[in-house]
Amino acid sequence: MIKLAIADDNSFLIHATKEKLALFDNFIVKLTAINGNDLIEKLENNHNIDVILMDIEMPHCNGIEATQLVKQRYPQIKIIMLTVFDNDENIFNAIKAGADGYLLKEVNPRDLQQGIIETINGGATMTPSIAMKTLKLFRNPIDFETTILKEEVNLTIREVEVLDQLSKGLKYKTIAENLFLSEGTIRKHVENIYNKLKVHSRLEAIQKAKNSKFI
Amino acid sequence: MIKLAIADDNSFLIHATKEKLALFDNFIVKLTAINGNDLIEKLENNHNIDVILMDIEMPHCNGIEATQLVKQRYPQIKIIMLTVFDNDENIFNAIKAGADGYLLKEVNPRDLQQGIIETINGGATMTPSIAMKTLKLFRNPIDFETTILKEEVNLTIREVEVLDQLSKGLKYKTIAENLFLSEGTIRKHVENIYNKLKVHSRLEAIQKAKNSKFI
DNA sequence: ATAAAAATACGCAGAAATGCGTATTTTTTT
DNA sequence: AAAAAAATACGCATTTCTGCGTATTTTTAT
Repeated sequence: MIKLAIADDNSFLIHATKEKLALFDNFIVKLTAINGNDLIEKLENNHNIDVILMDIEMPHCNGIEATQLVKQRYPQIKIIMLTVFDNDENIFNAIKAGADGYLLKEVNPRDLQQGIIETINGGATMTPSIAMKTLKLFRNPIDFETTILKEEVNLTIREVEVLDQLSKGLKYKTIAENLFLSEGTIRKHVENIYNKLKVHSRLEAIQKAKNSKFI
Repeated sequence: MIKLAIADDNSFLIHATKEKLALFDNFIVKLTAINGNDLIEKLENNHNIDVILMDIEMPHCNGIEATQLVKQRYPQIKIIMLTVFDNDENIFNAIKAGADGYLLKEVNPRDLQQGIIETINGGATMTPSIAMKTLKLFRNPIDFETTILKEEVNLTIREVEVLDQLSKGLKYKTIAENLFLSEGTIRKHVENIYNKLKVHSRLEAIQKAKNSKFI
């Protein structure tokens, strides 16, 4: 039995999706949410979910943001975007956010069922038009660059230097030796870096820095 | 009537593919080739082809090179890679070369038919496992020029699962909650992972795992 | 020249990770 | 059915990291 969640601000469409799923007896919709925040809240009390069918356009935390949050907190949960929008930006952002699939709402029940099963089994599912757009995005690094949002964070030269070494997995003591500084100084730099990036661990800092092309 | 070409150095597999296609009456195999050069030559005299089913491993101009050449000269012709190899490098190169789809040879007749039709209609077709690899490549652009050394390290499914969550920067307690395990078990898994990968920290493990394409 | 920013440095406390040992249960393989 | 591998779980000791406060020196900008 596959445990599902559906997030969609349109209750009519939730119902339509449920009806499609009802044609098969190995699916159970464990929870529904009307926006990203609602979803996150409900997951806190019940994260025993296999797959989330996620709409994109939702008030109060949209599907892209929600996908990022869910994937960050519960990487084991699969997420299939289920939406009417198939523009490049949405596809790109959904993939970047960690979506495991991208289907259009007009999908027929059989393909939806197959997509969910394939996703559970470690594959990905995409409607052909989405697949094509994905391939095109892949081939066009230009679209890539322009879509990446560069945040306004000002790390100093020294901080970038430290961050770079941090990203190599070196410990403070080693970094200190490398840069001819004391370990305490490295600690302070790291603390300042974390504050600027608003993160709380080495890995988060690296991930954020890589997204912003600092390192 | 959809006009097809098949390029494969294994005549037995050409035959097998033809048989799959024979189940449907809207396909006609207009030409077959045993390697890239052969294909290019034959296309010169007969490029009235809708879709080419392209093998990758072929002597005298492989499927990747052939795809590039064909797409250069005949951009209107759709190309679906049809191969037994699904390693990242092949997928990446095929997409870069301009392939419109990527199916494994074990594909069933119906999916092959659907894939061809969807490709004709401007979509793309991929087996779910390929789709997933594509998404991962998308998220993790690595330098593919450098040879990917796949060491003989056997992580279990559970270990990969834990490693995946580790790579998100989650703490043991959270990972334990996500997987419905105790924190102690996570600790043990992490320890085992570190032993197998011969590393001593989270970051080293992630880096090594990414190079070996575990995550 | 003076104010602001950056870089340097330490101490302390608590959180988290790591390494090692042991042991039971479940699953897979032979 | 037996053996091997994988998954589960805890305890203990040690190391490392993170957050906070404080403070001095050096560099940069006004």
